[in-house]
Amino acid sequence: MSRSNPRVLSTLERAGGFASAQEVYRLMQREGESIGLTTVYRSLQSLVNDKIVDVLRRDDGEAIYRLCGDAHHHHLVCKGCGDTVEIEGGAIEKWAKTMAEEFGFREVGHTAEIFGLCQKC
Amino acid sequence: MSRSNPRVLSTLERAGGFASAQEVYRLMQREGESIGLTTVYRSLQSLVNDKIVDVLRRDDGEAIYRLCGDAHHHHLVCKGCGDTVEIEGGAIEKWAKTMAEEFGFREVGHTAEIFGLCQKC
DNA sequence: ATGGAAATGAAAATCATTTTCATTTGTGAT
DNA sequence: ATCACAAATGAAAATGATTTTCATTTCCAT
Repeated sequence: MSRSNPRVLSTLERAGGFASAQEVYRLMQREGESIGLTTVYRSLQSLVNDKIVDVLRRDDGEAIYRLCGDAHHHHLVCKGCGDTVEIEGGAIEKWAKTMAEEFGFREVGHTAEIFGLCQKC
Repeated sequence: MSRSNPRVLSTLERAGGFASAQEVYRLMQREGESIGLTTVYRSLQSLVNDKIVDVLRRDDGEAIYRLCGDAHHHHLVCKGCGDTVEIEGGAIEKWAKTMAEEFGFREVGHTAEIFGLCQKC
């Protein structure tokens, strides 16, 4: 086990609450912080487990970490610029619950994401 | 430049219109087809360019290719045994479309998956 | 101080994907 | 049929993010 290094979270915040592990690492280096890439990965991982940040994927497959607000939400992601909008998923919650019940599933969770090109792109 | 090897498309279809490059490759191998991994990647790439398939990302970052225009479905996956049920997502389609329009997004796609424990587990 | 648990990071391992490059195949002109 | 050249192929190497290993260091509680 390992707890998150607080400097990692603070750097992610400073990055606009949105960055890849490599970016967080480079940022910390540039700012003269002494930290290893491994620790950055581990810290982000741990923040994800604690649901303090969540993780998406760029088009190129790189994982990007972002501070999440409190409520359960979904994302509308631009394939072009990566811009992300947090959206409500009331319809999804109901759908997931209905489907799960229909097939007798318990302890149900779900993922849902919408992607496309935003106005600018 | 290179055109898509038709056997790749045919295999992707046979896979349910939904698979990663590695999976397509393994499938073709298992079926005794002689093809290189490189060609599989190139063919899928080319199919994406021609907008015959589109590409999403799994949670683990692996790219998955799927025939577009395919009446696509979603999955209900058991966390215990991995059993998967294909389900309809009518409600999702509408939700995705509505949300995307609201924020002015174009060329919209989406992913959605439900997971939980099935009756047996 | 002392021992053990947790944290750290350098280096190696992993894995999907891309690039390189030499070879093979297909095609059209002669 | 033969020649010439473009396109396709695939083995192997390169790339790049992420994970694992493991030896070392830091923290605490006693």
